[in-house]
Amino acid sequence: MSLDYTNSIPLHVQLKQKIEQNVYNGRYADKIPSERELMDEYYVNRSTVRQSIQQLVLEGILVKKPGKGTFIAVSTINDWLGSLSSTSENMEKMGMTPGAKLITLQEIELFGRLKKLPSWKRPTILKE
Amino acid sequence: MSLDYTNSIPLHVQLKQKIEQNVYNGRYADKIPSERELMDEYYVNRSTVRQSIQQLVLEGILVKKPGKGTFIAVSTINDWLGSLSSTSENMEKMGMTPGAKLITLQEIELFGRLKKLPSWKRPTILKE
DNA sequence: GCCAATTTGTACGTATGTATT
DNA sequence: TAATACATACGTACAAATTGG
Repeated sequence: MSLDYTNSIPLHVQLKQKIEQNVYNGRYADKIPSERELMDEYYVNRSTVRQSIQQLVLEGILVKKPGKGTFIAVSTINDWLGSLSSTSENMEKMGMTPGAKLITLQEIELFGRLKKLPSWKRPTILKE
Repeated sequence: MSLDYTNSIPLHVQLKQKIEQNVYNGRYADKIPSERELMDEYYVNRSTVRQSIQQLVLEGILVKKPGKGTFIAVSTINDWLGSLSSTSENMEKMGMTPGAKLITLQEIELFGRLKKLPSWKRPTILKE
């Protein structure tokens, strides 16, 4: 969905919130769309896109890598893991057996995304 | 002095350093020049000026006030005071008598600038 | 190693809005 | 009201890093 140009909230703030939502609801896995793609999707200037992203970088949610793209920060992923700690413990105890059905659909998607990460940045409980 | 366009160091970084120097050596007292003035002095675009200032704001050195200008942060002034603590104690003990000649010229200038601040943000040792 | 495509970085310019004096 | 100063948003161009053919 596009941004609200009639809204008094600045476009770069609105876009920042959109991106943040997509990071936390799992629509963005590991890497977020390029600046070019965000421009085309939300009909805003590159300056505006960069302003939105910069805020999220300052908040430690995203990390930029010149020539590669903008990625979800490792610390952000660790935050997700923290919220899953109890479930993780259960999974360790059960060895990922039927009891795992107790975790929510959202959490299943999260684990799916975490497993896509390169092994060196993959959380211990998901290694091997 | 102007910036070095042949240098590989980005202009906004060079300008940031210039401003920072002028804050700490006392050429800027309380308020720094407007974006327009910095553009004219260093021959750079307003975007570049704003980028430099933004960094200093993020580092807590400057504070921006829409419609008024950009100011040296109170915390920055407190840092200055911290470096003068021993001298301050001496001054308290001596009641600002001849012994004060021991402080450096730079410190004298600093005190001069601090006294220009509005009373509500003036450090206690300078109130009276 | 080279080249082209992609992506972020730097720097410029312009216009209009909002806040303060 | 007018002038000043920062905020938002648009646009352009080229540089530098990375990747894949």
